[in-house]
Amino acid sequence: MTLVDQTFAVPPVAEDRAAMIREYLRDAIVDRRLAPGTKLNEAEVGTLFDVSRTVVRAALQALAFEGLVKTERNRGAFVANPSPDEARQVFASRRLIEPGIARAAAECVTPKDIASFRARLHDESRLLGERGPSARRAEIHASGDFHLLLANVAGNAILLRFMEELVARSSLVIALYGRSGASSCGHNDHANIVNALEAGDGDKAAQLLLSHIDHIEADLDLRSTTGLALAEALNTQD
Amino acid sequence: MTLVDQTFAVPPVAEDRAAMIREYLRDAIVDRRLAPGTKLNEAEVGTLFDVSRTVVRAALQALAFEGLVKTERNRGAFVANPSPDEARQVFASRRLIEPGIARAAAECVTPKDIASFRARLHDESRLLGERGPSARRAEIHASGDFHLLLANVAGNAILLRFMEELVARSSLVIALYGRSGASSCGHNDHANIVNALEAGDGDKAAQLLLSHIDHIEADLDLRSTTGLALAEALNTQD
DNA sequence: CCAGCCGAAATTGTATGCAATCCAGGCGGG
DNA sequence: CCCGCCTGGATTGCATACAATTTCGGCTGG
Repeated sequence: MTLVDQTFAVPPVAEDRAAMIREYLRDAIVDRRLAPGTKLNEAEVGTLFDVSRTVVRAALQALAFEGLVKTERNRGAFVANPSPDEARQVFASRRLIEPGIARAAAECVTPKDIASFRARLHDESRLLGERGPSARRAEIHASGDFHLLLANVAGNAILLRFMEELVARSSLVIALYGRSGASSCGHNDHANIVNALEAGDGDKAAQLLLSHIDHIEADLDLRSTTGLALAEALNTQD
Repeated sequence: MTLVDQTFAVPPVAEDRAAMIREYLRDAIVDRRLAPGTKLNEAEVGTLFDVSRTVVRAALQALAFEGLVKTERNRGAFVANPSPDEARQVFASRRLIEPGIARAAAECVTPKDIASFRARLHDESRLLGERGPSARRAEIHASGDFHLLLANVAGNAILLRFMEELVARSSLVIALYGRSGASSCGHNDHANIVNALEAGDGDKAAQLLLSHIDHIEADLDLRSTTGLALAEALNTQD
């Protein structure tokens, strides 16, 4: 498992190593470097980060709360492997929450925020042009960051945390059920949303966001597993 | 539907003691037996439940994720003491999420669900008539359970978890900023919502829920702390 | 050849020990 | 008399040791 391929030459803060490991693992999961179902051995992760299992367990527990890993008693932690039903719930939740966030963001967006959005859009464009798995990962990441930036602008820390969880889980779902290898988020959709925000049209931004989510979900292949319980059971192993 | 199990006389399962402690502490916080700001000493809690600090720490970390306790590095865990701004965010989140939940619930509510609601309403009525702090606590609890039952009926596990967090934090907020000693939730509001659900009128249920939330928040005294930073700082101590 | 059992190795769950940090109270200087 | 420093106790952060459980290999019997 190639967890540490980046350099931690200067750990930004030596404080709270558990949080650092948590974020590192989360990035790896969201970027799909760690496939759903992958076992996260406590001792192994501890060795990689040079900490004791105590710290690793704290990080894994945190990720379990976010729904990114699933822990089974006496069996350990695994990168989450959401079922089609869970996938639908993730997107249903986003459809419920994100339009409201867009309306709130439209109310309090500043020119500086708009500039941040544009910078993000620029990154997305650049990454869309590049090739290779690394660019693809960065693109997925940037795409999610757009939605997080939106929640950040809205100014509600609780909703921001909910969105962090939903965006991360969406990435897992797309990794599992994405039909096309295409971008997880249409770049044009994002640009249109920013335009609506800049115009202060919260309702339009909300509507665009809603159809954007529909667009993402439409690219998934969430066939019912009814009657396929055995196959599903086999798939959800590892 | 196992929303909250109140009897801890006989722990149903000895498995996962951390989860048991977590739920016990959460009940105590939501019922306001543990005041906001109370320090939760690891060793003390451990002695109380006859477990090691390891298990207590896991429970406290879980509660910290729910926003019910706040941990400060090298200082320990404290029952959360939400600021007026956090309080507003809690209710803003509920206003955003709960109407959608009501619509979803109206779509898939069953007669059995309605019966559960009615039973809950009956409990609330009974508790409203009783006196004493114990009845008051039970009433607060039942009031929150109504909203959780609604989320449960809606059938989205993710939103249910979000609502669990929001309802619990609402209880903290009401404990801190509630103006009247009156019921935290108007009982009639709940009854009207159930009627709308039974009629399959999701929009009406959503609208009733929205005004219900407004009603709850209107009873709070969330004066701005701008210019009162010092007093606020003093208050948020313990 | 295969199913089922059994024991060793691996892995997780929990308790405990130790170092680091924080807090309270006393003491000395101003 | 008040302010700042310092030291002792208490508490948390982390590592490690041990117990409980699972997993996986081989072995035996059919």
